[in-house]
Amino acid sequence: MRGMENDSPAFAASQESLGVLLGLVRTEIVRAMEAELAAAGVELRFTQFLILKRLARLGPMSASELARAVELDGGAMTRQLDHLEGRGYLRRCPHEQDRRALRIELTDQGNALWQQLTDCNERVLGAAQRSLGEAERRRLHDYLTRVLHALRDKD
Amino acid sequence: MRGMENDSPAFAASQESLGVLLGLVRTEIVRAMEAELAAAGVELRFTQFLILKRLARLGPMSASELARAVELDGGAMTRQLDHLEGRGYLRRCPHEQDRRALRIELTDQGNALWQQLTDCNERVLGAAQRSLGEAERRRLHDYLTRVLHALRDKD
DNA sequence: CGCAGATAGTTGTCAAGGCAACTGTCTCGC
DNA sequence: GCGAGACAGTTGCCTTGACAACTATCTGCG
Repeated sequence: MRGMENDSPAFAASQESLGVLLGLVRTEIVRAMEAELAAAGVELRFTQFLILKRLARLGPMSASELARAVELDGGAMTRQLDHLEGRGYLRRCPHEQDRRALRIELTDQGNALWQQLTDCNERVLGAAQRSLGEAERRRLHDYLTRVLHALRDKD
Repeated sequence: MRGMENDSPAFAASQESLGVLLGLVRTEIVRAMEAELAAAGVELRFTQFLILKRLARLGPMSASELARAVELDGGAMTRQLDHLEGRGYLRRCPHEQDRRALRIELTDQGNALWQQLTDCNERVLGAAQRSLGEAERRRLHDYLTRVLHALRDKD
């Protein structure tokens, strides 16, 4: 049942799409997640959601660690932190060992928010992967990881 | 050192990354492709590359068909067309049946450019998937397609 | 016919993120 | 100790793409 949609470029179709396909899937996940957040009455962009998630899961860290964790530019991170701090979800504390750095930590409000959000997260990812079995999910993750490494360690 | 939050080991790990992972892989592909283009002396963004590709592969079509094909907003498409037309790669012709619409077609220069680009395309996609076997590539594509459908037809 | 609604393309506005410049701090080699 | 270079965070500038408003055209229904 695999050879669907082949006018002529059955081979081209698989090659051609990868970059595009990834974009489509990601866009759709982002959209779904933001819809889910909005439905829960939370006004958050996907990126902001990711930042909170990282903080909630890994605990306080510096802004640049956080930026690397979500693959965001340093400048962009500063602005997101402004925004999230302004809304009371996190705070910038001085780093103990390094006076250049910050220690970003969730406030109580931020932690409370994350309690709500954790469901959204699972619902969306569950919905996205609902047509994949457990083994397939693992394979998908594995393939993507390998592609990523292939692109990064370009020997 | 805290215990790496394995609430549900493999489960959480694979769940958590999907959205992010897709973004990472896509970003890397885009970066690689633009680097490849630049190395070939062609000053093109990924999106512009996609537009030319679609036109080269599928022939002339209207601007909105093109926009749908690359999943781009109509407004953004207008500006990309401005840019590509200004550089002589394509032209806007009046549509024969529909006076609202345009018929976007590659110029000779645009076609010539695509000849160069087709290699870049294959090189990058080949590099990205170099660690995947043929069957795995098909599966990856299949999984992504299924995830996409699961997200779109959310019954 | 004539009007309502959909669609094609354009334009203005906005938010997000990348990049570069800059300051302040750290680190390492001398 | 000190100077060079690396790194943290901030800010300004720019590009991109989404969204909304607008005009022009098409389609379908009475």
